[in-house]
Amino acid sequence: MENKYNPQKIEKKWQEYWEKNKTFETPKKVSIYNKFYILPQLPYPSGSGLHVGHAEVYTACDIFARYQRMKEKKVLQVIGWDSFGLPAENYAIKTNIHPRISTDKAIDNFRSQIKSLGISVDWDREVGAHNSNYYKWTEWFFLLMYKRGLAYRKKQAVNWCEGCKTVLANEQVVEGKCERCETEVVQKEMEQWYLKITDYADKLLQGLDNLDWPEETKKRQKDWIGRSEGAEVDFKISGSTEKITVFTTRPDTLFGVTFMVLAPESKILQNLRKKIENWQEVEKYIEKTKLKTELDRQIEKEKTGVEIKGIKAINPVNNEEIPIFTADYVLAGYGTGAIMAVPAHDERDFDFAKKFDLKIKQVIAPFRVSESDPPKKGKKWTHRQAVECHVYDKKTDKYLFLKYVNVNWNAVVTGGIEENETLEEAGKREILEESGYKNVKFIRQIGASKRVNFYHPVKDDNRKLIFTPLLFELINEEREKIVEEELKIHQPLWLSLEEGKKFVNVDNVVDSLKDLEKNNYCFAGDGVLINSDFLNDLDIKEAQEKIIEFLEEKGLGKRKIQYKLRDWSVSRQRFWGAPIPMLINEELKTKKYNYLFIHGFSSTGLGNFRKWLKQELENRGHNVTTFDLPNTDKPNVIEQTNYILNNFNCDENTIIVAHSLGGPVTYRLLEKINKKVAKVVLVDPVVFPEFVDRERSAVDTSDSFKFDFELVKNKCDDFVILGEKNPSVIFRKDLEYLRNVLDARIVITNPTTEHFCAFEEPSILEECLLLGIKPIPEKDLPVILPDDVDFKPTGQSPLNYSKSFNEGIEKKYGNGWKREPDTLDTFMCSSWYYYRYLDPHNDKEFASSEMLKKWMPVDFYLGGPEHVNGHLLYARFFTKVLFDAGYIDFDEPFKVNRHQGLILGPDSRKMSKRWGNVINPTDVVNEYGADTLRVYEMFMGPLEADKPWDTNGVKGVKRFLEKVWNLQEKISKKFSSEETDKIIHKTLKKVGEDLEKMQFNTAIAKMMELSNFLQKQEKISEKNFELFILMLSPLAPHLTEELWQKLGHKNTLSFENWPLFDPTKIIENKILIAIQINGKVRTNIEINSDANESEIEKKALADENVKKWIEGKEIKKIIYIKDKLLSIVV
RNA sequence: GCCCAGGUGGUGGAACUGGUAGACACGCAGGACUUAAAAUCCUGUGAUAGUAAUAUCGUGCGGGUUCGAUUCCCGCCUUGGGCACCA
Repeated sequence: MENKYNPQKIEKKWQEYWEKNKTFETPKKVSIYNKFYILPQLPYPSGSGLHVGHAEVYTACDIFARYQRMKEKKVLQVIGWDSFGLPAENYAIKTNIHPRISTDKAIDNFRSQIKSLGISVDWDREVGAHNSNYYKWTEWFFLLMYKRGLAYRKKQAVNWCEGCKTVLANEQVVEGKCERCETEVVQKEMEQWYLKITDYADKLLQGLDNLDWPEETKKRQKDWIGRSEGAEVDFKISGSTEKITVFTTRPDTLFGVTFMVLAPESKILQNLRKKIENWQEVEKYIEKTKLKTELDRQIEKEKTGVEIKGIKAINPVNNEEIPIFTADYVLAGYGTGAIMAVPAHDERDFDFAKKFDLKIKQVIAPFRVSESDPPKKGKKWTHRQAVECHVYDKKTDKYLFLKYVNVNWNAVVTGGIEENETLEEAGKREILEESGYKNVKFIRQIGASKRVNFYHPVKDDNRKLIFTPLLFELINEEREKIVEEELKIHQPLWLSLEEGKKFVNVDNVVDSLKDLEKNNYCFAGDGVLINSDFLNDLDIKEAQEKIIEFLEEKGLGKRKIQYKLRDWSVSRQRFWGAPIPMLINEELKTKKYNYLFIHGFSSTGLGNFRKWLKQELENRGHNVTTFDLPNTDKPNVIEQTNYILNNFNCDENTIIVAHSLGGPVTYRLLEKINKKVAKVVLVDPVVFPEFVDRERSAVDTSDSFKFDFELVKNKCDDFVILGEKNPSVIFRKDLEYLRNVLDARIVITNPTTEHFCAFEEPSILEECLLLGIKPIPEKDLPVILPDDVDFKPTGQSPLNYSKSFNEGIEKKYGNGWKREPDTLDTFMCSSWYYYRYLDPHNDKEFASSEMLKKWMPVDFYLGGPEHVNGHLLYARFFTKVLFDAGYIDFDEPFKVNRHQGLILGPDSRKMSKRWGNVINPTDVVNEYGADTLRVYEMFMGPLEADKPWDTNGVKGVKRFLEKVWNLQEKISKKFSSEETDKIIHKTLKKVGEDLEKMQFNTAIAKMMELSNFLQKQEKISEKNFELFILMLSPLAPHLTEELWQKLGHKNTLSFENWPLFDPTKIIENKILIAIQINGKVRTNIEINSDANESEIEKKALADENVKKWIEGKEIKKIIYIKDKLLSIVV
């Protein structure tokens, strides 16, 4: 047959047509109303080629893009390459082929494979992360972070993979192993670059609320950020000025603290070294911990640790002396690396206490004891309410009644055993008095009748009362009804172990009572405070509020929010990545400097933090000069500057530390000196003239307050500005201004008191000591990744050994300066690629503000769920930084985000060479055609679901497309059929709705139904066939373009309007109504669609089948659901 | 251990807001065409009973609410995923 469906031929034809005519070039004229940015996730161009999973992502995005074009949207769709990374480098090590060569080859292969799918992207905008015109901007982003105080270098324990010889981010460690090579990850102390993503923890958390993302994804990010509210509490160390600060989410249990634990890596341990009597033993333990891998620490269930002898901690609330331990169950990286241990209410502390035989002090009672009714539903139990409840005994399947009888003769409580009364009798009597049940049968005593740790809130009476739990059976005939009624009004026993359950299992009650008593278990549920002085009788929430108030008032601690999120380690000791555009000078790091402190308004040379800072710097061998400047209460900038000029010589060894009004003095000073200074640390500096306008009266305004910042800038290469997170005096926008004119780095910190007036502020010391690091000037970007490199991993960065990379650096940037040899994590490249797509050829900016305004944010993003806590978080972080830096006016990059599911092999296992179940999409294209692959992949199931490949399913789809192709023989211009119209328009309606929601599988099913119907028809009108082609075109573009052309159209159908269904054509005049009798469908009746309820009722009741079912019965009720069913209740 | 999402024919999956469960596809069975096979087309296809009309059962299990539950509530089982000594 000549006119046979030949996908290979027509697909090639149309792909060439689209390319030649630039059909999918990005539209230039767009508005925020009609722009539509569709983003398929950035692929890593692996050497093994395209995977069916890639095809799924591109097809889904492409269908959506084509659909949106037909809805008259202006679509931006681009594909690029995440082309830096380890696999290419590992391949290079094995084969000695340069990664650039293998990567470019892999990209060419990928590109042609993607093109063969008929994806409608603008190929002129393709980008590759490994190209210098791309990574120039990756480097630029790093500098942006650095200048905003968000990139820092720090020596600390990092995840090290011996297999890859590199550092890994937390996100790249899976179950203690490297995600790539599955080598066990070890901890290693290394100096690394970090991005301060933790500064954005709160913004990243809050931003989630307004995103149209899968709920689960949002939740996972939330969990990963891990915000927890609590308090920081200071514990003094007896006979020492040192203190241990801990973070706790349960400050309410402070009275139950019986020991403290420090992480082995904790610095406090080193600081206290001299006082520790058993240092050798402690040190041995620390060393032992270092050797353990993450995995070991996780697997080991048994608690280990060492008591630190010679020092004790003092519990701030009751001044009790408690022992201090070091143990590896406390993590150095979370909170302060130290904990207060409450063994009675924390399982880990409990295990530790058991092992080391430590005191366990209960401060929370699981339920309250009292004498009246249980609380009404929705109300909490109070201490006035009796402990008695209905319980359900699973074993005997009986509803029982649990009653606690007070057997403490002397206790000041109601009830209790009266003289000559047995326990049983007392119980019965109390039940009668309190609950009104007359017929109760004693079953047995459950639990010990000894001391139960219940608290009774009689004034100032901390006695423990003795209760005996007794079990009764209600033998009233209406027992169960009573129980049910009770449960309707009252909530079940407030026993946290069984919270939320209607009935309490008797056995659990018994066990919990016994165990609590013997302290064999630790109680971590809800309850009421006991043994806690002024917190007694409060519930947990109330107690938390009260204790935090108390701590803050007494200066013993403060409210604190802690995050699980850690800073992002971005440096890699590998070759195939973007170079870090920084310079390092080892000499400057260890050099001794002359520090000059310049104080602010109404202060003194050693005021505020300066006394402490001087001490710290001198301890490290530096010189510190301080002055009490003249007229500090009405300062005159010129006068103060001259004072300093007369008494101090600034030179290249000088580091100026200026606070507040010391800022302007510093600018004047720098204007006047001839030499450059080493560094200027501006701590919350005043910025003229903005500040003067506000605080005119505070200063002597005879100075002009105009500064030549261009001149000032030239006197130092290393300005840093420290600002407060919540500015109180100097505002952020003032500091931003200063940052710009001085090209300074700005660091926003969170000082303990306002305007950096604390006596100790670690961030200032940190900045004072941070030397020997400077950024490569922006104009020198990109730092080119050299080619003369030996790839062999040595643990040292390969760039160390590149001649061209290190040549001439000292000449260019000064003696002693060297290039940072590490490269950036590839996640940095993929954190901003969606911005580059907007303006890929721009060599002035990462993207022009015009383009950013026009296209962002992304309207639809499709990517794998594996990137939830990596890429998706980083991309949001980058965007928020850009927002704060004023580059963009939105702070979330992806409005809508969805994840595709995994395509499994035909055996329902993950596709892998190991199982031999890999399906190559290109094979499928070659055999069945791209349209078949596209439609099949979408027909398999919902986009988000994991689904197995089925070779026969592919054939079924091919059959469907063939049927559509063959329908052209039935076209008849004059023909018309109302029935066909109806089905076409119904399908149109459904397909439109489904494409909108990306429910491709059901849309395809509906079109299959349509083609099955049309196949049975003699003829089809041309109009109806066109409608069918148009609605199928986003899914099978090649086939439909060909058919469209055969119908005589000259242009591509890509921009045809999406056909709207005609509502008048889908009206049914006869409808089928289901007739239910007692909820079961017995028959269907056909009625006119305009029939009213009584007509239907009449017709239904006349039906033979219905008659049969209702015969001799009384009709109680008839329910009619419009156009659907009629339910008759008899 | 904690958290989340699922569990529907032989299979992948459909089912609007509580309203005829199993659309569509695969597979299977029977038939047509063919010397034959493939391809294609037609018919049937949840289980049980029955020639059939039809009836009963049926959405992981056990209960509940309702005229009516895959859908809502309670309890349990199970699969997959995430986090994991996070104080």
